[in-house]
Amino acid sequence: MKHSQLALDNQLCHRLYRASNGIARAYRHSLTELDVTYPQYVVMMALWEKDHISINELIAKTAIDGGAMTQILKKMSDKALLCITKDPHDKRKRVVALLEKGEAMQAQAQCIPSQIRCRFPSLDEAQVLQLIELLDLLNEDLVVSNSDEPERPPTSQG
Amino acid sequence: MKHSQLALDNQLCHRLYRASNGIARAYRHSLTELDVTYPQYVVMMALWEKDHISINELIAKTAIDGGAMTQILKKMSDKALLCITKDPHDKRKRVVALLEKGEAMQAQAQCIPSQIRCRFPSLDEAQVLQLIELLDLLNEDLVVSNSDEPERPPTSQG
DNA sequence: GTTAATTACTTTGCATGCAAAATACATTAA
DNA sequence: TTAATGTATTTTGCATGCAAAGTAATTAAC
Repeated sequence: MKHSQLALDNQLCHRLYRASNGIARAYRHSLTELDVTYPQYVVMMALWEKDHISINELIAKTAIDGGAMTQILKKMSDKALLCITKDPHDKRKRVVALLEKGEAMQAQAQCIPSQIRCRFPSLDEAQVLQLIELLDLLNEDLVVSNSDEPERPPTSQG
Repeated sequence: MKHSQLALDNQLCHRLYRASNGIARAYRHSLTELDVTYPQYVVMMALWEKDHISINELIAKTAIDGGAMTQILKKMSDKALLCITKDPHDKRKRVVALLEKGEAMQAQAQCIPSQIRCRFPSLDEAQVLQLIELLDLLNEDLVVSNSDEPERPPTSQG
């Protein structure tokens, strides 16, 4: 009763935490067969959409942390899924490009989205779309508020 | 066009990934002031709701991994937020209990939910409730499907 | 054209999330 | 009682997520 605002059951954050971990867990089986982790799979999806992009672009597209991205790409490079080359026009930049094995994987990944979709039969298509819409609104707001004013003095209220 | 099912923009998973990380990031400022991390805060919320529970109960309530929980509790214990004692009735179990400092923190945490809520003004209350409802449906399904049949032979389709 | 900023990455250190193996205690079956 | 099981927790090893510091190359300023 007291402080019900702090009850776990009232937290949107905790549902997102569960859902995100739960979905990643749901992917794990399928992804293990492809010998990639979930973030690595995200990188693959990004590259299947647009190949030969800079690491910066990849970070923007995937929302994966830059520090993590370096290591993720190194591992994927070791697995011969992609290669990383210097941009001749701007030596700070590095260009990521799929290799044969990485391109071939797209065919094997075709079935994954539907496999995952089967994991939550309680939601019909309309509800999935609605969920996506709401998450888009949320993410839009979060991107803005997390980039703004990293340190703001408290309001007079404290 | 080709393989649009694999486009990042069509993935529910990636939105959840962004949202979960984004929300955790949104909490970080407030939580740093309390000197706790996000999962540690989740443990606090769980204990504020029900104190003196076993680690097992805490894991069930928070959905935090058991391996991680051990270390999280150790750190929280070091910070004198809680203490861990053996259950005299069943020596396998350990009971987690808040200490003064942990109880006192609840008062300081009162303002956090509303602070976070301000981070996504694009969603009205009805939409937040709807989002929660949909996530509950999703999580319900994921819990079931992730616990079921860890290794299932592929359908004839492959 | 040399210096100060800025940009693109990489590295480092800390805190999980997770699977799998190891421990310790409890319960059951024989 | 003993052996076989089951349960609660910890440990270990690998892969991020994240903040902050460090590097290298580009651009802006003077």
